[in-house]
Amino acid sequence: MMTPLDHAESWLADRGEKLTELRREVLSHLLDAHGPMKAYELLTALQKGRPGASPPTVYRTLDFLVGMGLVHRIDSLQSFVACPIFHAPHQGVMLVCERCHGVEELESPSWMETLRNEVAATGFVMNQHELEIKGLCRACQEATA
Amino acid sequence: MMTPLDHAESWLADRGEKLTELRREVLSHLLDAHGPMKAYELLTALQKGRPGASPPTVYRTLDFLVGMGLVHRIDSLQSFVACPIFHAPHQGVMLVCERCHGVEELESPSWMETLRNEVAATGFVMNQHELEIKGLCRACQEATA
DNA sequence: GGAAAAATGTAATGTTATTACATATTGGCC
DNA sequence: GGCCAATATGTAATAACATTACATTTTTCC
Ligand SMILES: [Zn+2]
Ligand SMILES: [Zn+2]
Ligand SMILES: [Zn+2]
Ligand SMILES: [Zn+2]
Repeated sequence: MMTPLDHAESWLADRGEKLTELRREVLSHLLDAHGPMKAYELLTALQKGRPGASPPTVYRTLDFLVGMGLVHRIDSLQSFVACPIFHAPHQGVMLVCERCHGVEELESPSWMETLRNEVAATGFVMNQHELEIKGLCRACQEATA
Repeated sequence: MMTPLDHAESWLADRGEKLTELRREVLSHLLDAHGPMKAYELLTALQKGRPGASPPTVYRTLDFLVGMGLVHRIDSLQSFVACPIFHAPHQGVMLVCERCHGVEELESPSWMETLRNEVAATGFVMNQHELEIKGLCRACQEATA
């Protein structure tokens, strides 16, 4: 049975990188959260079993995981979320709920290419990744209605 | 001759609000900047003529101006930018250059409604405002090429 | 086993933002 | 004008988010 951590490990191995114990712990916390976590929440969690953990511990590890595509940073929440589809090439379109702060990631939406072209018509070249769309998730619409 | 500040004043008057001296100063700095400014840059600027200015001074004023639609917050830059088209109803689509940190605001792009519908198909309701698209502005493409 | 590179530990500091409460200013009412 | 209530601003402290610089440990490779 391949767990998400196993997948991450082989994904990194393919790229000549290692899933060290520290990285495994951070990624594991993010996967367990099923949603975005703040850097200092992760720090607190790490400190349970690793007394010396400090801000650089967590930020360095997050930088690595983000760089490898295993984690995304959500600017509008100043938070980090495990990528559920890191193995597939994708665009990183994040639907960020303004009420519950949940994040849903869309794989490669068909409209993405159109959007890129429309924006390109203004002379601006979109980054491949990291489009955040704010709004209300389905659950929160019902709760609000 | 109606300056942008005059327009802002009457825009606020229409809504029963006032452009106080403090608000005028903050908005004026943002307009002069022709681009995003950090809260603490604004604070430093304010302190030139207002020795007691402190973080709440600037954050409160920014909250007000953002709430009135005269200023937008750019999450990805942790910065604030004067809205060049506040008088018109618009969608607040921001093209944020990752190299020079310039921001260009698109009025109401024709593709916005399509995007909203496509996203709605997933069950998510987009906010009317505040879509940030990261990439490279035209000038920076040429500089990079 | 020893040198170089990668990863982590540690201390200090920088940057962004909020809370809580005090004071001042404005506008309506008598 | 005098008073009250509401709005706006001042002030002090602190919280929350993130980076720099350097030391130490661990891994890799010869
Ligand atoms: Zn992803
Ligand atoms: Zn929600
Ligand atoms: Zn605008
Ligand atoms: Zn640029």
